[in-house]
Amino acid sequence: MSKIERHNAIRELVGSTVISNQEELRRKLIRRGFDVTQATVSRDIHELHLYKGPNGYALPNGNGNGQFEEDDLPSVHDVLSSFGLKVNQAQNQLVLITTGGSAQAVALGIDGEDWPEVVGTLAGDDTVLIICPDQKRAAQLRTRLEEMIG
Amino acid sequence: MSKIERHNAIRELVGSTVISNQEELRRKLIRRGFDVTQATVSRDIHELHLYKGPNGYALPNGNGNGQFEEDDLPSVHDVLSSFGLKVNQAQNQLVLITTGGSAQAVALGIDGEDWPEVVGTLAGDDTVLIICPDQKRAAQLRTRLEEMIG
DNA sequence: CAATTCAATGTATAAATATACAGACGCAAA
DNA sequence: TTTGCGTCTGTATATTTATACATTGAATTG
Repeated sequence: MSKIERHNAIRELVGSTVISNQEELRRKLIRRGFDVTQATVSRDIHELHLYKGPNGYALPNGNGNGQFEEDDLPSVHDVLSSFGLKVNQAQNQLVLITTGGSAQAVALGIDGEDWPEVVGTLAGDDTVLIICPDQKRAAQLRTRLEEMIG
Repeated sequence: MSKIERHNAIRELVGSTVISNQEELRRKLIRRGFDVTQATVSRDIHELHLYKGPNGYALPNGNGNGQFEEDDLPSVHDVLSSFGLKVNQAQNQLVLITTGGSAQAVALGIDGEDWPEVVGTLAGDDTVLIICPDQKRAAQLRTRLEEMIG
Protein backbone atom coordinates (compact mmCIF):
# COMPACT_ATOMS: atom_id res chain seq x y z
CA MET A 1 0.00 0.00 0.00
CA SER A 2 1.16 3.45 -0.79
CA LYS A 3 2.23 6.26 1.46
CA ILE A 4 -0.57 8.45 0.17
CA GLU A 5 -3.10 5.82 1.10
CA ARG A 6 -1.58 5.60 4.52
CA HIS A 7 -1.77 9.36 4.98
CA ASN A 8 -5.42 9.31 4.00
CA ALA A 9 -6.02 6.56 6.50
CA ILE A 10 -4.33 8.55 9.22
CA ARG A 11 -6.41 11.61 8.43
CA GLU A 12 -9.54 9.55 8.68
CA LEU A 13 -8.51 7.89 11.90
CA VAL A 14 -7.54 11.08 13.74
CA GLY A 15 -10.63 12.79 12.43
CA SER A 16 -13.04 10.16 13.62
CA THR A 17 -11.53 8.56 16.71
CA VAL A 18 -9.44 9.59 19.69
CA ILE A 19 -5.82 8.63 19.13
CA SER A 20 -3.78 9.32 22.23
CA ASN A 21 -0.35 8.15 21.15
CA GLN A 22 1.58 6.87 18.18
CA GLU A 23 1.46 3.27 19.26
CA GLU A 24 -2.31 3.39 19.22
CA LEU A 25 -2.27 4.92 15.76
CA ARG A 26 0.25 2.34 14.62
CA ARG A 27 -1.96 -0.50 15.77
CA LYS A 28 -4.98 0.92 13.99
CA LEU A 29 -2.93 1.26 10.81
CA ILE A 30 -1.80 -2.33 11.08
CA ARG A 31 -5.40 -3.40 11.32
CA ARG A 32 -6.00 -1.60 8.06
CA GLY A 33 -3.17 -3.50 6.44
CA PHE A 34 -0.40 -0.91 6.75
CA ASP A 35 2.63 -2.64 8.20
CA VAL A 36 4.61 0.22 9.76
CA THR A 37 6.81 1.00 12.74
CA GLN A 38 6.63 3.84 15.22
CA ALA A 39 9.31 5.72 13.31
CA THR A 40 7.20 5.82 10.19
CA VAL A 41 4.17 6.94 12.15
CA SER A 42 6.16 9.76 13.68
CA ARG A 43 7.28 10.88 10.24
CA ASP A 44 3.74 10.72 8.90
CA ILE A 45 2.50 12.85 11.79
CA HIS A 46 5.18 15.39 11.00
CA GLU A 47 4.37 15.39 7.29
CA LEU A 48 0.66 15.73 7.93
CA HIS A 49 1.30 18.60 10.37
CA LEU A 50 -0.84 16.97 13.02
CA TYR A 51 -1.31 18.48 16.44
CA LYS A 52 -1.34 16.61 19.70
CA GLY A 53 -3.52 18.00 22.44
CA PRO A 54 -5.67 17.09 25.40
CA ASN A 55 -7.81 14.79 23.28
CA GLY A 56 -5.06 13.21 21.28
CA TYR A 57 -4.01 13.90 17.74
CA ALA A 58 -5.91 16.33 15.58
CA LEU A 59 -5.72 17.69 12.06
CA PRO A 60 -4.50 21.24 11.45
CA ASN A 61 -7.92 22.58 10.48
CA GLY A 62 -9.60 21.80 13.75
CA ASN A 63 -10.99 18.43 14.62
CA GLY A 64 -11.07 17.29 11.05
CA ASN A 65 -14.35 17.07 9.26
CA GLY A 66 -15.03 13.71 7.79
CA GLN A 67 -12.24 12.63 5.54
CA PHE A 68 -14.63 11.59 2.85
CA GLU A 69 -15.94 14.84 1.46
CA GLU A 70 -19.61 15.13 0.62
CA ASP A 71 -18.97 14.96 -3.10
CA ASP A 72 -16.76 11.93 -2.75
CA LEU A 73 -18.98 9.39 -1.01
CA PRO A 74 -18.01 5.78 -1.44
CA SER A 75 -20.49 3.54 -3.22
CA VAL A 76 -22.36 1.56 -0.64
CA HIS A 77 -22.06 -1.54 -2.77
CA ASP A 78 -18.32 -1.15 -3.05
CA VAL A 79 -17.69 -0.64 0.63
CA LEU A 80 -19.99 -3.43 1.71
CA SER A 81 -18.56 -5.97 -0.69
CA SER A 82 -15.06 -4.89 0.29
CA PHE A 83 -15.38 -4.38 4.01
CA GLY A 84 -18.71 -5.82 5.11
CA LEU A 85 -18.53 -9.08 7.01
CA LYS A 86 -21.77 -9.80 8.81
CA VAL A 87 -25.07 -8.30 9.89
CA ASN A 88 -26.82 -9.10 13.16
CA GLN A 89 -30.29 -7.88 14.09
CA ALA A 90 -31.73 -6.97 17.48
CA GLN A 91 -35.27 -5.61 17.25
CA ASN A 92 -35.04 -2.35 15.26
CA GLN A 93 -31.26 -2.29 15.31
CA LEU A 94 -28.73 -3.82 12.97
CA VAL A 95 -25.14 -4.40 13.99
CA LEU A 96 -22.91 -4.54 10.95
CA ILE A 97 -19.46 -6.01 11.44
CA THR A 98 -16.77 -4.75 9.09
CA THR A 99 -13.08 -5.33 8.62
CA GLY A 100 -10.92 -3.49 11.11
CA GLY A 101 -11.08 0.26 10.83
CA SER A 102 -13.66 0.29 8.03
CA ALA A 103 -16.80 1.10 9.96
CA GLN A 104 -16.71 4.81 9.27
CA ALA A 105 -16.41 4.33 5.53
CA VAL A 106 -19.23 1.82 5.50
CA ALA A 107 -21.47 4.10 7.57
CA LEU A 108 -20.84 6.94 5.16
CA GLY A 109 -21.79 4.72 2.28
CA ILE A 110 -25.04 3.79 3.98
CA ASP A 111 -25.78 7.41 4.97
CA GLY A 112 -25.33 8.46 1.37
CA GLU A 113 -28.20 6.27 0.21
CA ASP A 114 -30.99 7.93 2.19
CA TRP A 115 -32.76 4.63 2.61
CA PRO A 116 -36.09 5.00 4.40
CA GLU A 117 -35.21 2.01 6.53
CA VAL A 118 -32.33 3.92 8.08
CA VAL A 119 -33.03 6.40 10.87
CA GLY A 120 -29.35 6.83 11.60
CA THR A 121 -25.98 5.15 11.85
CA LEU A 122 -23.20 5.14 14.37
CA ALA A 123 -19.74 3.89 13.50
CA GLY A 124 -16.98 2.57 15.72
CA ASP A 125 -13.86 0.86 14.45
CA ASP A 126 -15.21 -2.34 12.98
CA THR A 127 -18.87 -2.06 13.94
CA VAL A 128 -21.66 0.02 12.52
CA LEU A 129 -24.87 0.37 14.48
CA ILE A 130 -27.85 1.05 12.25
CA ILE A 131 -31.08 2.27 13.81
CA CYS A 132 -34.25 1.38 11.88
CA PRO A 133 -37.82 2.61 12.43
CA ASP A 134 -39.04 -0.82 13.46
CA GLN A 135 -38.22 -4.48 13.50
CA LYS A 136 -39.81 -5.29 10.17
CA ARG A 137 -37.85 -2.70 8.28
CA ALA A 138 -34.72 -3.74 10.07
CA ALA A 139 -35.22 -7.24 8.70
CA GLN A 140 -35.73 -5.86 5.20
CA LEU A 141 -32.57 -3.82 5.39
CA ARG A 142 -30.65 -6.72 6.81
CA THR A 143 -31.54 -8.81 3.78
CA ARG A 144 -30.42 -6.05 1.45
CA LEU A 145 -27.14 -5.56 3.25
CA GLU A 146 -26.41 -9.27 3.28
CA GLU A 147 -26.97 -9.42 -0.48
CA MET A 148 -24.49 -6.62 -0.98
CA ILE A 149 -21.93 -8.19 1.28
CA GLY A 150 -22.24 -11.35 -0.73
CA MET B 1 5.60 33.23 42.68
CA SER B 2 2.28 31.49 42.40
CA LYS B 3 1.15 28.77 40.10
CA ILE B 4 -1.51 30.99 38.62
CA GLU B 5 1.09 33.59 37.75
CA ARG B 6 3.16 30.90 36.13
CA HIS B 7 0.21 29.68 34.09
CA ASN B 8 -0.42 33.20 32.90
CA ALA B 9 3.21 33.51 31.94
CA ILE B 10 3.04 30.28 29.98
CA ARG B 11 -0.06 31.43 28.14
CA GLU B 12 1.69 34.62 27.20
CA LEU B 13 4.87 32.88 26.11
CA VAL B 14 3.19 30.27 23.90
CA GLY B 15 0.92 32.96 22.51
CA SER B 16 3.72 35.30 21.50
CA THR B 17 6.74 33.12 20.71
CA VAL B 18 7.52 29.75 19.19
CA ILE B 19 8.15 27.20 21.92
CA SER B 20 9.24 23.89 20.42
CA ASN B 21 9.78 21.83 23.53
CA GLN B 22 9.40 21.86 27.26
CA GLU B 23 13.04 22.61 27.96
CA GLU B 24 12.78 25.78 25.93
CA LEU B 25 9.64 26.78 27.84
CA ARG B 26 11.34 25.94 31.11
CA ARG B 27 14.29 28.20 30.31
CA LYS B 28 12.04 31.08 29.40
CA LEU B 29 10.13 30.64 32.68
CA ILE B 30 13.38 30.66 34.62
CA ARG B 31 14.30 33.93 32.95
CA ARG B 32 11.04 35.33 34.25
CA GLY B 33 11.86 34.19 37.77
CA PHE B 34 9.92 30.92 37.92
CA ASP B 35 12.27 28.24 39.21
CA VAL B 36 10.74 25.01 37.90
CA THR B 37 11.71 21.63 36.53
CA GLN B 38 10.61 19.86 33.40
CA ALA B 39 8.12 17.81 35.40
CA THR B 40 6.30 20.90 36.54
CA VAL B 41 6.26 22.29 33.02
CA SER B 42 4.76 19.05 31.75
CA ARG B 43 2.05 19.26 34.39
CA ASP B 44 1.33 22.89 33.55
CA ILE B 45 0.99 22.04 29.86
CA HIS B 46 -1.47 19.33 30.77
CA GLU B 47 -3.46 21.62 33.05
CA LEU B 48 -3.56 24.39 30.47
CA HIS B 49 -4.68 21.89 27.79
CA LEU B 50 -1.96 23.07 25.44
CA TYR B 51 -1.46 21.53 22.04
CA LYS B 52 1.81 20.71 20.40
CA GLY B 53 1.91 20.99 16.67
CA PRO B 54 4.15 21.83 13.73
CA ASN B 55 4.99 25.24 15.17
CA GLY B 56 5.41 24.20 18.77
CA TYR B 57 3.02 24.67 21.65
CA ALA B 58 -0.25 26.46 21.21
CA LEU B 59 -3.24 27.41 23.33
CA PRO B 60 -6.47 25.47 22.91
CA ASN B 61 -8.10 28.11 20.77
CA GLY B 62 -4.84 28.97 19.08
CA ASN B 63 -5.25 26.52 16.22
CA GLY B 64 -8.92 27.08 15.71
CA ASN B 65 -9.87 23.92 17.50
CA GLY B 66 -13.34 24.43 18.86
CA GLN B 67 -13.26 21.79 21.55
CA PHE B 68 -14.68 22.74 24.91
CA GLU B 69 -12.81 22.73 28.19
CA GLU B 70 -12.97 19.39 29.89
CA ASP B 71 -13.72 20.83 33.29
CA ASP B 72 -16.34 23.17 31.97
CA LEU B 73 -19.34 21.26 30.73
CA PRO B 74 -20.94 22.93 27.76
CA SER B 75 -24.45 24.14 28.17
CA VAL B 76 -26.69 21.72 26.37
CA HIS B 77 -28.62 24.59 24.89
CA ASP B 78 -25.44 26.13 23.50
CA VAL B 79 -24.15 22.99 21.85
CA LEU B 80 -27.50 21.99 20.44
CA SER B 81 -28.20 25.39 18.93
CA SER B 82 -24.66 25.50 17.59
CA PHE B 83 -24.14 21.96 16.39
CA GLY B 84 -27.48 20.19 16.45
CA LEU B 85 -29.07 19.56 13.07
CA LYS B 86 -31.86 17.04 13.35
CA VAL B 87 -33.46 14.46 15.61
CA ASN B 88 -34.93 11.21 14.36
CA GLN B 89 -36.85 8.78 16.50
CA ALA B 90 -37.13 5.02 16.26
CA GLN B 91 -39.04 3.42 19.11
CA ASN B 92 -37.21 4.26 22.34
CA GLN B 93 -34.15 5.55 20.52
CA LEU B 94 -33.32 9.00 19.31
CA VAL B 95 -30.72 9.61 16.64
CA LEU B 96 -29.35 13.12 16.82
CA ILE B 97 -27.45 14.35 13.79
CA THR B 98 -24.82 17.02 14.44
CA THR B 99 -22.31 18.94 12.40
CA GLY B 100 -19.20 16.95 11.56
CA GLY B 101 -17.07 16.05 14.54
CA SER B 102 -19.46 17.57 17.09
CA ALA B 103 -21.24 14.49 18.32
CA GLN B 104 -19.10 14.03 21.40
CA ALA B 105 -19.50 17.61 22.57
CA VAL B 106 -23.24 17.35 22.14
CA ALA B 107 -23.38 14.03 23.98
CA LEU B 108 -21.39 15.58 26.79
CA GLY B 109 -23.88 18.41 27.06
CA ILE B 110 -26.77 15.96 27.19
CA ASP B 111 -25.03 13.75 29.74
CA GLY B 112 -24.46 16.77 31.97
CA GLU B 113 -28.20 17.37 32.34
CA ASP B 114 -29.14 14.10 34.03
CA TRP B 115 -32.50 14.10 32.30
CA PRO B 116 -34.75 11.22 33.41
CA GLU B 117 -35.62 10.62 29.79
CA VAL B 118 -32.02 9.67 29.02
CA VAL B 119 -30.82 6.20 29.89
CA GLY B 120 -27.55 6.79 28.06
CA THR B 121 -25.84 8.24 25.02
CA LEU B 122 -23.39 6.99 22.40
CA ALA B 123 -21.52 9.42 20.20
CA GLY B 124 -19.83 8.88 16.86
CA ASP B 125 -18.57 11.64 14.60
CA ASP B 126 -21.75 13.39 13.60
CA THR B 127 -24.33 11.15 15.23
CA VAL B 128 -25.47 10.77 18.82
CA LEU B 129 -27.59 7.80 19.79
CA ILE B 130 -29.78 8.52 22.82
CA ILE B 131 -31.47 5.59 24.52
CA CYS B 132 -34.69 6.43 26.36
CA PRO B 133 -36.72 4.35 28.80
CA ASP B 134 -39.63 4.03 26.38
CA GLN B 135 -41.14 5.38 23.22
CA LYS B 136 -43.29 8.00 24.92
CA ARG B 137 -40.41 9.58 26.76
CA ALA B 138 -38.33 9.43 23.64
CA ALA B 139 -41.00 11.54 21.93
CA GLN B 140 -40.99 14.01 24.82
CA LEU B 141 -37.23 14.35 24.70
CA ARG B 142 -37.27 14.66 20.95
CA THR B 143 -39.58 17.66 21.24
CA ARG B 144 -37.31 19.26 23.81
CA LEU B 145 -34.21 18.70 21.72
CA GLU B 146 -35.86 20.07 18.60
CA GLU B 147 -36.84 23.22 20.49
CA MET B 148 -33.26 23.72 21.58
CA ILE B 149 -31.91 23.13 18.10
CA GLY B 150 -34.27 25.77 16.85
C1' DC C 1 -0.18 22.08 70.38
C1' DA C 2 0.45 17.83 67.36
C1' DA C 3 -1.48 15.28 63.76
C1' DT C 4 -3.65 15.14 59.45
C1' DT C 5 -4.86 16.60 54.93
C1' DC C 6 -4.08 18.61 50.62
C1' DA C 7 -1.78 20.96 46.90
C1' DA C 8 2.42 21.61 44.76
C1' DT C 9 6.86 20.28 43.45
C1' DG C 10 11.36 17.77 42.70
C1' DT C 11 13.83 13.41 41.64
C1' DA C 12 14.19 9.50 39.09
C1' DT C 13 12.61 6.89 35.58
C1' DA C 14 9.02 4.95 32.44
C1' DA C 15 6.78 6.03 28.31
C1' DA C 16 6.39 8.50 24.09
C1' DT C 17 8.44 10.68 20.17
C1' DA C 18 12.11 12.14 17.00
C1' DT C 19 16.06 11.11 14.32
C1' DA C 20 20.84 9.22 12.69
C1' DC C 21 22.23 5.68 9.97
C1' DA C 22 21.89 1.95 6.82
C1' DG C 23 19.55 -0.63 3.40
C1' DA C 24 16.02 -1.51 -0.22
C1' DC C 25 13.75 -0.07 -4.20
C1' DG C 26 12.60 2.30 -8.45
C1' DC C 27 13.94 5.20 -12.05
C1' DA C 28 16.80 7.63 -15.29
C1' DA C 29 21.15 8.34 -17.41
C1' DA C 30 25.59 6.78 -19.08
C1' DT D 1 24.37 -3.45 -17.78
C1' DT D 2 26.00 -0.35 -14.13
C1' DT D 3 25.79 3.80 -11.63
C1' DG D 4 23.79 7.61 -9.28
C1' DC D 5 20.05 9.65 -7.14
C1' DG D 6 15.89 10.22 -4.57
C1' DT D 7 12.37 8.28 -1.76
C1' DC D 8 11.00 5.45 1.76
C1' DT D 9 11.42 2.60 5.70
C1' DG D 10 13.32 -0.14 9.67
C1' DT D 11 16.60 -0.44 13.52
C1' DA D 12 18.66 1.52 17.21
C1' DT D 13 18.99 5.12 20.08
C1' DA D 14 18.78 10.10 21.36
C1' DT D 15 15.51 13.32 22.88
C1' DT D 16 11.26 14.73 24.84
C1' DT D 17 7.39 14.14 27.77
C1' DA D 18 4.70 11.95 31.43
C1' DT D 19 4.36 10.03 35.88
C1' DA D 20 5.39 7.19 40.35
C1' DC D 21 7.03 8.24 44.60
C1' DA D 22 8.67 11.14 48.17
C1' DT D 23 9.01 15.62 50.28
C1' DT D 24 7.56 20.24 51.64
C1' DG D 25 4.67 23.87 53.19
C1' DA D 26 0.28 25.65 54.38
C1' DA D 27 -4.13 25.01 56.20
C1' DT D 28 -7.27 22.48 58.93
C1' DT D 29 -8.69 19.45 62.63
C1' DG D 30 -8.90 17.28 67.18
